[in-house]
Amino acid sequence: MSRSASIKDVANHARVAVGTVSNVLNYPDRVSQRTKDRVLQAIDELGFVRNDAARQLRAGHSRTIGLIVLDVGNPFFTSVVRAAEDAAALQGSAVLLGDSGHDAGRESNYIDLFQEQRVQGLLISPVGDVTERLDQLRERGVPTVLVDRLADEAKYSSVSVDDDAGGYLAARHLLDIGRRRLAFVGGPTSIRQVADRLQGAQRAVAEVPDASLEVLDSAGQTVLAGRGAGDQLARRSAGELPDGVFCANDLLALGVMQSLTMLRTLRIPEDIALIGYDDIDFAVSAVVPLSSIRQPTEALGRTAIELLAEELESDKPTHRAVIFTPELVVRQSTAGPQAANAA
Amino acid sequence: MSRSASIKDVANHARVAVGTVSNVLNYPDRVSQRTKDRVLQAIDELGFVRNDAARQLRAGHSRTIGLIVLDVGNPFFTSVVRAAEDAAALQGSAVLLGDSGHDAGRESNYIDLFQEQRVQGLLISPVGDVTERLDQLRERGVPTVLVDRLADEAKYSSVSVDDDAGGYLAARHLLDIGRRRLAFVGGPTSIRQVADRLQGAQRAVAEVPDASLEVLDSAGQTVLAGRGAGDQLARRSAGELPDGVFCANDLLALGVMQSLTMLRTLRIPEDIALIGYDDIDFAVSAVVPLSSIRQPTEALGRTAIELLAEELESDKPTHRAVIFTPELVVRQSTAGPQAANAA
DNA sequence: CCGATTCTTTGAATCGTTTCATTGTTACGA
DNA sequence: TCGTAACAATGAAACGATTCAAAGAATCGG
Repeated sequence: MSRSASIKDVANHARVAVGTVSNVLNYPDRVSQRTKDRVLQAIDELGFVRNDAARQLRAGHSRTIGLIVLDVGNPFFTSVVRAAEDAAALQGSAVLLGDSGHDAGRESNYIDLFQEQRVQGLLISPVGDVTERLDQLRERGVPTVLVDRLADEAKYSSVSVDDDAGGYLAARHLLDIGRRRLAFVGGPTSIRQVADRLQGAQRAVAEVPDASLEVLDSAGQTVLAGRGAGDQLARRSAGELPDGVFCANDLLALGVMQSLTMLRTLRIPEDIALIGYDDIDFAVSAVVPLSSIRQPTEALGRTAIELLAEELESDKPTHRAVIFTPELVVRQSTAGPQAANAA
Repeated sequence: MSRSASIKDVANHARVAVGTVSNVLNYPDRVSQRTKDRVLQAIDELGFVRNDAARQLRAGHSRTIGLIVLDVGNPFFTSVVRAAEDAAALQGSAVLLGDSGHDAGRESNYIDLFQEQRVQGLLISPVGDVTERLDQLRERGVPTVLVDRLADEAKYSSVSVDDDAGGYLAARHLLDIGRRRLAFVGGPTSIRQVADRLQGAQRAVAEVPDASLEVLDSAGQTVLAGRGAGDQLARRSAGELPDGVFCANDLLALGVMQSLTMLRTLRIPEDIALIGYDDIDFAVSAVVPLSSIRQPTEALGRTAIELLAEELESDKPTHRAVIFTPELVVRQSTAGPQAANAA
């Protein structure tokens, strides 16, 4: 009902000047204990809550950071978001979250909104070509950090994950447990991530003389596409089968697993060792717990905030591109012979 | 670099008064075409962007709505959020999203933040007991709509889904395809959702004379817990087996399915028909596509925004509790005999 | 007890918009 | 040509916090 109390109301109620109330809020040391108590009591009695709009109007900038992701439903981004929020909270900022849903229009709307809100900076996993808008933002003193996308260090800071290294890790692991006839299952190689992971796998295979890598192009990156690839494998004669399969993501791997376990002709990991990518929640609770490559999402989110803080502090345009290396998670689907026996 | 342009800069550049610029922005009809053109050009040349802080300071309230969910990673909430954002955008508001992660502390922080931001209203799926804070907010003219929680209509508006009806739907469906010995698999019945779904199922079973419902209490709501329940079933002799199983959520159902398909002694749906709850993405791509109960998440999000709008418009405290009925999604895991033969 | 020093408190000015009463302009019928 | 109405444009005041120079109070050494 009643309009909320302002700092002036508090000042009147506590019989001090508005400046004193402000000092209690922002520089408690400057105020004597007696007046501080009186002011705090007044704040309590009136239920005063700072008006952030007024504060940031005066300050010229907000205490918020904009974050635009491609899909909040994707566990990868969910985790990045949470880490970013926590890191921002530590330095006293809040995160405004926008979900572009891979739509350039929504993305653009969020950039507009955040600009009107005068965010301190922007973290973005871009959809369309936003370089022009980002340049514009930077000119106006709003730095940007690209997330999950490698950027030209001359222009932006960025945090990303080395997919080539991830592919190498996965293939190397299959080779390490003694597999030699490897297969890669992955969607169109026009997707950068898929291409990089494949490239890394090829690099690992090239290091081992008698190893080979066959590429099974899957239509998409879904469980269904994986099941298709699995069915295709199961139809082959024993001599033509791979003994290690690396899938470009976990959904594909789960599909392959479904297909093989349903048909019952091939065992995982004894006949075919299987590894995915992303380490989604379902990987651990698959029929055969799935080995995978985990991306350091928390580090991504945290580092993105840190890079932004760096840009905000030094007014010199020094950018950094931080590239993280993913991590191998071994589960039963690639258990070596000894582990398989133990289980 | 340069401080961003203000409305005053635009006014100088276009050689008009500040009020005129404001009118161009907010009431274009009040301004003649000639001046409008001049002003718009100036805006363009200076790259002027409205300062939302100043605007809302003057207006006394923001154009944003706070939304606090229990877990953005949960597809249920992800979908609610997206629908709410779209509905809010239609009425010219933006949504500030907070993820409490089932943590009362985080929840409280977000309420503080949103209060400082002077959000128009709040949508919340509460963790702790926040009634006191919400009452406080309401007194200050910030209405609240509870999401996924039935509220006392005397105090709040709310949107929720009828879990009892969902349980009824699921059990009724199993009965409709001729199953009579039903089993319910679900975590501790202290969780309201679980208890309601069970209650609905019992109601359906009571309607059919020769039908029975057995309750298997699972430790949790995970795939693993489901697998445990499945293993337990598979160990029984034929006479003691249910012919229809209803799981309190899809993860449990997928676990049951994994167990049964691995052991190969019982077929789905021929021997045991299986239905879950939530209709998660994985339901459709399970080994046997899983029947499930889908919650109308888009309607939830959209309606929550609409109820909030109602409260904002009429200053009289009229609240409404909208309860949605979930929907049955039939897939192969409960296909009747004819469908099973066809497949 | 005085002057110097440190510690507290004051309150006007400021941020960038919107609002609105007022003034200026144009058009039109008599 | 004048009065009136309709239309355009003006600019000061207000929103609520922070800042900061200046005034006032307290403390201390001599």
